[in-house]
Amino acid sequence: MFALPATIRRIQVLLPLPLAGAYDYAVPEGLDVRPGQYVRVPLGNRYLIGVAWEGQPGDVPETRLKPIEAALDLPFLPETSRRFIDWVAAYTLSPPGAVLKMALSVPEALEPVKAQPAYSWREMEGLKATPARLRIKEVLQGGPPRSVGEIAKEAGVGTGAVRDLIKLGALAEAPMMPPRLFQLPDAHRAGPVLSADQTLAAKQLCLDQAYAVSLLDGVTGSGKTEVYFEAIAKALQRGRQVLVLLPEIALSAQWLERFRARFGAAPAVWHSEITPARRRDTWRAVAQGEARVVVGARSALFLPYPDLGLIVVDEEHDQAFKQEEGVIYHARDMAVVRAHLGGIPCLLATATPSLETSANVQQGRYRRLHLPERHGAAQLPEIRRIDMRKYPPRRNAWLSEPLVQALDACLKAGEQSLLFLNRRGYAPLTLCRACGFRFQCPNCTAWMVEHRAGRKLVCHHCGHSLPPPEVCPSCGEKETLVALGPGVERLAEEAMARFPQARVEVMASDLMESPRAITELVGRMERHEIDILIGTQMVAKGHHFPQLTLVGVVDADLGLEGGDLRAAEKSFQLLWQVAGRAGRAEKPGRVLLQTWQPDHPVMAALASGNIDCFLEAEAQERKKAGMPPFGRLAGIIVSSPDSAVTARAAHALAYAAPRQAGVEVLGPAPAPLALLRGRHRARLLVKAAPGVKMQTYLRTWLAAVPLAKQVRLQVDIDPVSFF
DNA sequence: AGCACGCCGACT
DNA sequence: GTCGGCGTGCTC
Repeated sequence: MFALPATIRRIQVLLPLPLAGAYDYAVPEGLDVRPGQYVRVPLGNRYLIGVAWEGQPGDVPETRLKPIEAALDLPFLPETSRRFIDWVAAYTLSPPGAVLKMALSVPEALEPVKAQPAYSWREMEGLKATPARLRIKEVLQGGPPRSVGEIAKEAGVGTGAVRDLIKLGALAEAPMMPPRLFQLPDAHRAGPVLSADQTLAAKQLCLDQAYAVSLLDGVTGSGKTEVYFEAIAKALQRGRQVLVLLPEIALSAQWLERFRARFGAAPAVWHSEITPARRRDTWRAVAQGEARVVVGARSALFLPYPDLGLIVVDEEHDQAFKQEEGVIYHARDMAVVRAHLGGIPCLLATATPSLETSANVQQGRYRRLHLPERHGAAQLPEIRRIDMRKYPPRRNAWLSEPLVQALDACLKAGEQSLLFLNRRGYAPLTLCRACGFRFQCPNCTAWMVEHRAGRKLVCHHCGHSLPPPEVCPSCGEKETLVALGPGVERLAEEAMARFPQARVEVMASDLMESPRAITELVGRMERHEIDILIGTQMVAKGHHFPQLTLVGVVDADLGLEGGDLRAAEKSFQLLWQVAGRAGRAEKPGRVLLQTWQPDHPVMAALASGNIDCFLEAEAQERKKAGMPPFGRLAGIIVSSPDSAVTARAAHALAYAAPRQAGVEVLGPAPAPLALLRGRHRARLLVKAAPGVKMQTYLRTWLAAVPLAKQVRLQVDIDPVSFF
């Protein structure tokens, strides 16, 4: 007689795969599986680690139900994390498993820790004392038990010598103290002396314990970081974890150094470039609550914090917080959601608030803490427009006379200057004078950008590259190819020709091979080993150069091209940020904007130095047009390898769009990059009035349209970039 | 995401 | 005659 269980217990398991939902699994007898627990389950012919999830199991027939193989001995994925994953999935219209995958981004972290045996020295008679053995003895007697690898490394001997000693019995296995990989920041260490404004802001922030969103804004140099460090100290004193989100590029050595100086220990760092082993350790340390402060790029939001008590989003306005691939989300907005779900405060810091955040302040949802002045002696730089219609540069030159004179004066005064041009490479377009041929990327709707330093033409969208051509591939003529327009490399050429005695260097992401190269360049700049720094937007973020007194913006109009909804906002933010590089210490700074449209609202606002005025004007424009943040947008990118298939699918979608009050479906239009990585793209834009349930609308619509197999849809809720 | 299944081109 | 290309579909 077999005693069959009356009913098979089943539970939902979410797998880190882009499946439509969680799968049902049978819970074997004697196993108690609860939501949040990591489980190993069979899927097809392999095993995967997933997470037991809440929710009613479905009606998959018992015959197809497979049993959970094992429950893992790990801290549970916290409930807040689970709710957050579900929330993000529903909001972004992504499969929940795809969101879970971001939280379990280091599968190795889930494997049991391979405990390496540690050894201590045991005195024994008759042991031949070789030099290697004596060193090993010395090392072990001067410290705690260690693993074979560590002993060998520290003693400077091979592992063979160590293993011999184990075999001989001169090394005894001993309990190893797990090394503490993440030091505890000192929450009680006294911070710097704060100004009255800073003190007031810090005090208010420190009072927050429940959900509350604060905008901490103030010009560059007003000391926002010191203020939020106080809030971090407070959260740490309460024994809770803290997450600081920074745009990847701002995760600089300078920021980390400031943190270390304030708290006496380094925070746990999380971004795309840390090594796999470090990632694994960090993930575990976060899950175990051992890592108290995590500083990271947007993906750090999905780490499994058991007791997160504060989230800081620095450079809140930065577009780098928008994830544009896979699960498309805005880390700043999701940080607010995470804070809400966790019942904890969230702090948004910036010198140039986004329109979204500023609207939330206006509507009373966020609190504004304003730091009105530069801290210490620093003064705000004077920003002036150079009307390029009056001072056109010479042929194949991009520096106007007033800017050249200012650079000259700056050099003579022994001060540093920065030339800002947001365009990498040497020239953005190569053209044949004889036949008009233009080098275009075969995969994208974009020109091939010449990089003279790297000796190639590169597509900035897909990375496709060519060696620099000798002859025109179209007409075969020699020496007819000309470089059109400037990139930073070409600008450097011009600056060096104009100021042969000046030390000129270029800072652009493609020229900086490693974070160390950046640190070194920043160091040279700080030590005044550079007179003129030429840079792309990379220089705009977070660096502090006390000797820098002149900023020249070579093409202030660059960001206004393209008719992007956020062009004005983005331009303003970037240029304001760049302007903030000037005169950060005792010496006052000057900023010169080369512009062909000095009357443009962005240029006027910059020259007046009034952010609120700009935000107000831009808000009015957006309100009138029903655009975010006063209306909602969703982008739908339709793509397939065939342009006709794409067009057909896009039209079919547009045609099938349900009519609903307050919803407008625009398009299809060819996506600005109509061809990207070999796929033809078209886009639809859904514009909805506030209060419309955007996700519900999209789900019903998209589910009802049958599409060809090669067609892919990508939904971008709250699109930021239109490229 | 894997992985198998399936139907069309160049090889031992 | 097979090996293998990647398009398509499924995994509780």
